[in-house]
Amino acid sequence: MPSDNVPSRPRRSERARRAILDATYDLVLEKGYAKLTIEAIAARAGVGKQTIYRWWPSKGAVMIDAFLPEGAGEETEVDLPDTGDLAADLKGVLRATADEFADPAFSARLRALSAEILLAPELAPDVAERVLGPGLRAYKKRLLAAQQAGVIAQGDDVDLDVAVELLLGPLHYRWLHDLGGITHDYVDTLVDFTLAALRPGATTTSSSSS
Amino acid sequence: MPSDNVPSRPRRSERARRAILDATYDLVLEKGYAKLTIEAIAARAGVGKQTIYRWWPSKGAVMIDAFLPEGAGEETEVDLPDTGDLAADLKGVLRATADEFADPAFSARLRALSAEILLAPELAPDVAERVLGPGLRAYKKRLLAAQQAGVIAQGDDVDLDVAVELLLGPLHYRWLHDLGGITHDYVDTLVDFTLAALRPGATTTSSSSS
Amino acid sequence: MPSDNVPSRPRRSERARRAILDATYDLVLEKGYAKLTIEAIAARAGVGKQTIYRWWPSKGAVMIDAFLPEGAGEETEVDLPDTGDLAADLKGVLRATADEFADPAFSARLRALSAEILLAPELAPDVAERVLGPGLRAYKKRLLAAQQAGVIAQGDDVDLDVAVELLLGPLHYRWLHDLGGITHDYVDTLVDFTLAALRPGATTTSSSSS
Amino acid sequence: MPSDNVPSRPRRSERARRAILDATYDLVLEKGYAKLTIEAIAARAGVGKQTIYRWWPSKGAVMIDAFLPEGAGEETEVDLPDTGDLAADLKGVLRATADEFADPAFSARLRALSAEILLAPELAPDVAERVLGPGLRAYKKRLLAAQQAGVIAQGDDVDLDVAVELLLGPLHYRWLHDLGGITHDYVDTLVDFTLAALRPGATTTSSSSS
DNA sequence: ACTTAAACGAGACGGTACGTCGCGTCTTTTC
DNA sequence: GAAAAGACGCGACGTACCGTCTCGTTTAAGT
Repeated sequence: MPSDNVPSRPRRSERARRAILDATYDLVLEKGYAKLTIEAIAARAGVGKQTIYRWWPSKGAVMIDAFLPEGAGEETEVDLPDTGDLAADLKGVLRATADEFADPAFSARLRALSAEILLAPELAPDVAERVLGPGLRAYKKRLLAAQQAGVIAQGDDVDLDVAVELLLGPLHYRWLHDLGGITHDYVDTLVDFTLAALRPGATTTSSSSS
Repeated sequence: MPSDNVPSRPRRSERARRAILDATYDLVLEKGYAKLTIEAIAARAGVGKQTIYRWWPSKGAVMIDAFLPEGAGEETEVDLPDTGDLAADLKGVLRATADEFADPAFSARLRALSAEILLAPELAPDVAERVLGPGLRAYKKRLLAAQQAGVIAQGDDVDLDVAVELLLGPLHYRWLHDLGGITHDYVDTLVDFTLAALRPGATTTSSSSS
Repeated sequence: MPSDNVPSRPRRSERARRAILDATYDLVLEKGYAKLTIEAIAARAGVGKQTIYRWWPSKGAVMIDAFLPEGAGEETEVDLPDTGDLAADLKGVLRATADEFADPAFSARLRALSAEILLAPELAPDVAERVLGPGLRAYKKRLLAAQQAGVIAQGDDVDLDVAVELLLGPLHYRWLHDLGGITHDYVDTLVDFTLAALRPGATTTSSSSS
Repeated sequence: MPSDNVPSRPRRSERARRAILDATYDLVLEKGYAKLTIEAIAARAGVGKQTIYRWWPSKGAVMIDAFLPEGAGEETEVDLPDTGDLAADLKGVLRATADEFADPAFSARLRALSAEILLAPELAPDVAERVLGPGLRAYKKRLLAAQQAGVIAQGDDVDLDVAVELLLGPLHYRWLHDLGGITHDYVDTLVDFTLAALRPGATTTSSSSS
């Protein structure tokens, strides 16, 4: 009779877990990441500090969980619209993103996550995968469809990962360093530039050196 | 014309100032920004804490000063090479930048500055102007020269600020979120994409809405 | 009248009980009372904390039980030797006691019990009765025999309880406050002083007031 | 000119020191030693915890200082009265002591100090010297005077330290273990017994062994 | 050279938060 | 239904730094 085949279930309190994530979410928006403390989270959540330390290794890890939607399993992938008009589709999504940047709640969250990555780089892969991942994959999927439709160039030299970064990188860079407004015009320009760069036959001639 | 005749000149100790900036610089590289404390700076510099608080409003302000080269007056602008081959010039500079990203000291500094901006957004303009500014202006200047040489498109719809962000934004984005390697191939691709986007007549046809 | 016929027998685990008392005993000797914790007892005993709280009201109560010999019912009273030579008998027992004070295990236990009494005075009667009681009664019984043999004074003014305290009080006082060595000479002196005080006709002349 | 001959004075805040000692004193009386915490002391004193840890190694050390009168330099020795009537003098002082034992404040202090010694035996010498010392020396001095007056026995076998313990040991023992009331009668009995033991020629005949 | 006022090093101060330990209660599962 | 296991809310621990505040002690200007 093989008895102890039970891996000692951790019997975690769902109530406490949700209270902690909610408190964290609210506190980041209210006070900002710089003022976020474990003690404040615990107090707001009506929870002992130890309960936080028991389940998360750091403040940043709590925050990442707090910023993810609840049912974020791996099957829940998002899709960009595909009307056949790539430029319009991208501009539609990026304009919505631009609007989000104007939302204090959104930028507070992004600020917090970015700061956390910089202070604790070991969290970067987790953020990249769980937070950015779905979005990046959605963009890439849409570009792939466009590629197959012949709207943008094909070939080994057309790296769609870079193409996605061409759309989002400037946006984040401008936001982070406050280099200019994140307007609809701005994101339209980004889309226009990016699609021009991806136009079939666009990058064929270019000098280089080692 | 003997103007501001300085009635109460602040007899500031140059020795202390340099010791503080050097200590800050060293500590960021050794321990990282997250472990940087005013007390550690003061101790390392052999300086009283008050001397730091007397001359800088915050830890971030000290850090910005610590990371700027000493003779960084406003007249010292840098220039990109101009061999006539825009792609080669850009790739040369960006490959050097890519190499810098591989340097722990460089990335530690960049990490620290970026974190500081996120935690204290009021410092962003200062960093944008004094740290990034010269670089951004140099890129823009080179693109402007290329524009005048007819290598890249002209016109109101060609925003060179955005063009510069197209080169640097993806680079920082990829670095910050650890999305992939910062290789010479990568920056070459960025230059190729960007120049393709900027090629005369590239962005003329594109749908849009709203 | 068949009284307490135990209708709801508390299915108490003897194994757990002994493990708890043993663990407590061992931990006090190893780490000292100051480091004794319920969690440590439970862990060492391989027992849930609740099992301790179920059967004892406090840490001190566990300790008292842990320090009593197992078959310490009320019928087990001890006796001092009675060779007819009171001084020799007392010195014999007290010298053995003095030797015990030199034993780290003994003094650790005494230290723990005394501390417990001071921190939780409600336990004092229990300790006085169950721990000290048998010893005190044995001394008093021996003195009573000596009194009846005419070796020490009789009368209402000869309080044998005080006489016993005269023997043991100084010993504990000296030990607790580390006022001097607990040697055979010392306890001999105590016995000599005490017997001198108790000698028939000793305390008849003495002034007093109020 | 030898400059640095100054031993870098610690610049300690007298205000904080007094506030800490007063708060400790008050808290012991109000809540008892078992509930005394560094945090409560700091809060009551309006002081940072670090200020306590900076100047005292432990809670017990603070307490000892808190319980000593302020001007407790080594020259401030106390004397027992000396009317020529030793028994009356001793009874007078011990009756006052008995009254103190009835005072909740006094017994709370004594309880706290005793507990501290038991939990941290390394403090025992300090307590013995600074707290008990003056009292013990005063008793011994009075007995010495009586000895020289011929009231009590002289000789090498008359250890006045033990004599003092004969007076105080039983008192503390009875108090600690709650063995009986600390009445005037009780202390009178102690004095009578002790003086009977010390009477010239009292301890000459007594058997012994080993 | 002498005076004098600031800046300086040192570090104590009242605080806040850290991450850990143990409390006594509770909940779940096993025997 | 007691027992093991251990999560829970809570309170205190002792430490690290914060930013402010004295302390003497340089130190450089302006007599």
